Amino acid sequence: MNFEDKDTPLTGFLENVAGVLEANQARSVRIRDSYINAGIDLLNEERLGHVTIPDLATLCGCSVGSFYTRFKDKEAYFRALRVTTIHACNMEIDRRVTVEALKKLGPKKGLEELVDLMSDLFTSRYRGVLRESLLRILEPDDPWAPMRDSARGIMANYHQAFENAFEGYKPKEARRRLSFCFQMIVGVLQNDLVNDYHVFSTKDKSLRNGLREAVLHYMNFGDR
Amino acid sequence: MNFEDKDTPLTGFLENVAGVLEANQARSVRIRDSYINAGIDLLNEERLGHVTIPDLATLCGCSVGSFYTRFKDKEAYFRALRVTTIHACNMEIDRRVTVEALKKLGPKKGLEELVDLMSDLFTSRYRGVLRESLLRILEPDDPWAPMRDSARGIMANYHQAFENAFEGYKPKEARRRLSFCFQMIVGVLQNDLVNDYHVFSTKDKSLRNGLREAVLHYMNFGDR
DNA sequence: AATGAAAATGAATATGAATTCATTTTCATT
DNA sequence: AATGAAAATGAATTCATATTCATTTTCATT
Repeated sequence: MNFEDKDTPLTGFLENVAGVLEANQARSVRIRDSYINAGIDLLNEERLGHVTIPDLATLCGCSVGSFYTRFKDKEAYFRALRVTTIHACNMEIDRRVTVEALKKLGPKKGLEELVDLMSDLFTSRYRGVLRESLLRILEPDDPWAPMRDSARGIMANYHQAFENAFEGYKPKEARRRLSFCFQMIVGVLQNDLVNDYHVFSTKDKSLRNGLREAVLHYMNFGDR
Repeated sequence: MNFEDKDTPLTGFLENVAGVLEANQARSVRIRDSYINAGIDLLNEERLGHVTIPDLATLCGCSVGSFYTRFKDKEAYFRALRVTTIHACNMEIDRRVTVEALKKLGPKKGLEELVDLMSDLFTSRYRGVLRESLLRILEPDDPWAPMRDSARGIMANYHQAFENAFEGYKPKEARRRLSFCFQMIVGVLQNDLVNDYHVFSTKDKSLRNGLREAVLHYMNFGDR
């Protein structure tokens, strides 16, 4: 499955999601995927709470009952949307955040790449699922947790790639700074995810440029 | 009413909140305030959706019906919590963010004060109401809107106070930078509001210090 | 094409919290 | 302390979706 592709079947990971029922026939796989794709797109427009199962079924051209032969309940369905999303994000992360590639880029371009990667994830087709996950972050199963895991992976590679890369390198200090950069990037992007009224927005390139600038300044690449 | 005080009666603004019913007797005012204070405290522990009206009534030592003679519905109740919160925040903002005071502080200390003020608001007794408002930001009445209004007020005063204050002053550029700073502060604090797992947290002073440092670097006060 | 398993159907049901309201109690004014 | 208005009471009701299930249809294998 490609980062933005909705035609590749979602086989190989949806099978293992709790509450996603076995789909043994081609027909049922097709319907299941159509539910998933409809959900991903719908969440770019509205909250999951406003999507009723009858609505969803109608949209996919089938019946309420078919939904419940594919998913144990609405919660399992949302879980499936999240797993699909995190899978796509992780593919993109693994492709772009390798220690090797980052070493080649060097710290300055590497930091820009960090901003770009995170901006790309937050403006992808999965934006709605990310938003819904964020807004449900306090629910018992913490739908944002997998994003944190991915984030830790990204940071680990960055720390490793950029060891010694900064002028007057001090290990602890460099790690601390990089961590704060990341927290800043995520904070600003999460803020943009739920808020349409800011000066700097992912709708144009202003947020991305602002973040690049802020990160570079903070890491002392301000004027270089 | 003081920023952290729960004993001063909430008279003078709750009366005008849509769906908050008239309270003509001392008893009803007391009960109303007790509902409000209970709600503010409860939202530091759990989501509004998990608080049932019977729970709330029991907690306040009265009955479900009394809730409905004070508030038109649960929505009006939440509105009252928000109005109380924004009132307290605005008091604090008005006290600390005057053009005069900021001019006296100068740009560097003024920026630190911005971080401190925002950190204080986000760690106050009203933190839970702010969190609930943020997590419901996409609902029709946008409970976060008043925060944005306050934010605009803060920024207006900062822009005015710091005109010409930066080295090699360029009006547009200075405003842009200051706006980004603010968006960064709010982003990071909102992130902290819903997320317990970050390296830098408002639970200790690490987030505040990190933000100060980032803001000062970005505004070119890094090493001074 | 016969067969049994899998899947789809959608009207009927379950669920759970918000809200109502007939009645009782308290307040404030005389 | 009598009186009417305001407020409190909490069991019963409403309401909106999620979910079920008896029945029908489709699939895949022989």
